[in-house]
Formats: sequence, structure tokens, C-alpha cells
Amino acid sequence: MAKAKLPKEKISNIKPSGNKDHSFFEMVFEVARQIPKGSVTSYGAIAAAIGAKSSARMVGWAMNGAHKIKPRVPAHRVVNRQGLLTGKFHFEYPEQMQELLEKEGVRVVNDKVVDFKNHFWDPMEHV
DNA sequence: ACGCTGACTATTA
DNA sequence: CTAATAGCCAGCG
Repeated sequence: MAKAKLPKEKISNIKPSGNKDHSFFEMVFEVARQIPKGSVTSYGAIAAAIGAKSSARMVGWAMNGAHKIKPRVPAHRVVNRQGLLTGKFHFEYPEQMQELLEKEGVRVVNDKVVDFKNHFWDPMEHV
């Protein structure tokens, strides 16, 4: 698949100027920002928290713009259901995700969160 | 407006 | 454990 390219300011409308924001993306970002340091969660968990548990993919897609939005979204704390750092290639560099996690006390081996279940943070409990 | 893509998940083999 | 398949839905060409 030589797809590639999804650069630039895609997801044009994440933050329309002065507009009321409660799009799907905004809700994802809001939840993601609440992830405490040293904890991780899954796309599906976030999706479920905002009432779209079947749309885990949209959560991941939303994170695609997480780098450019206002307060920094800890996208590195969001991994897939297996605890794998599936989105690491979307960071400035692939190793950054693991670095950030380990820096916060989350051990990562072979691109997977160690003791993922123990570090898991359920967004539903916070909301 | 239609079709393809995708940072997912669950199920089946 | 891996591989393949289906369901899912917002954004973009």
C-alpha cells in the first residue's frame, strides 16, 4: 500500500474559530486530556465513554489531529486493546511514544505496555 | 454524492 | 500466539 500522505492540516475543522465545539473529536480530546500521568487507556474505552464504543477507529482518527490542537493531548497514553503502541508512527518519531510512557513510569517492552491492565485507566470512572 | 481509507475491536480458524 | 474477516463511521478526493 503506497498510500502515504495525510499531512498538513487535515481535519480542518477541529477548532473552528470561536465556534461551539463538541464534535466527536473534541470529546475524544477532552477525555484523553484527563488521563492521569502514568496511566494508559484504550481507544475503545474512550469511544465507550463518549457513547460510541463501536467507533474506536474514529477515536484513533481523532488522535491524528491531537498533535496540533490547543492543550497538548497525551496521545501517547492511548494505546490499543492489547496495550500495543499502534500509533507510535504518528508521533514526531516512533520512539517518542515509548519514551514518554517510560518517563511517566509506564514500562514498555516490544512496543507493548507491560502490565497494561494495571496501568489501565477507565475514562468512565472519571466522568 | 459515492467510494476509499484508517492510531480499532471482536470473532473465527 | 498469528492471520483473515466483518462491523464500524467520520473525513477527504
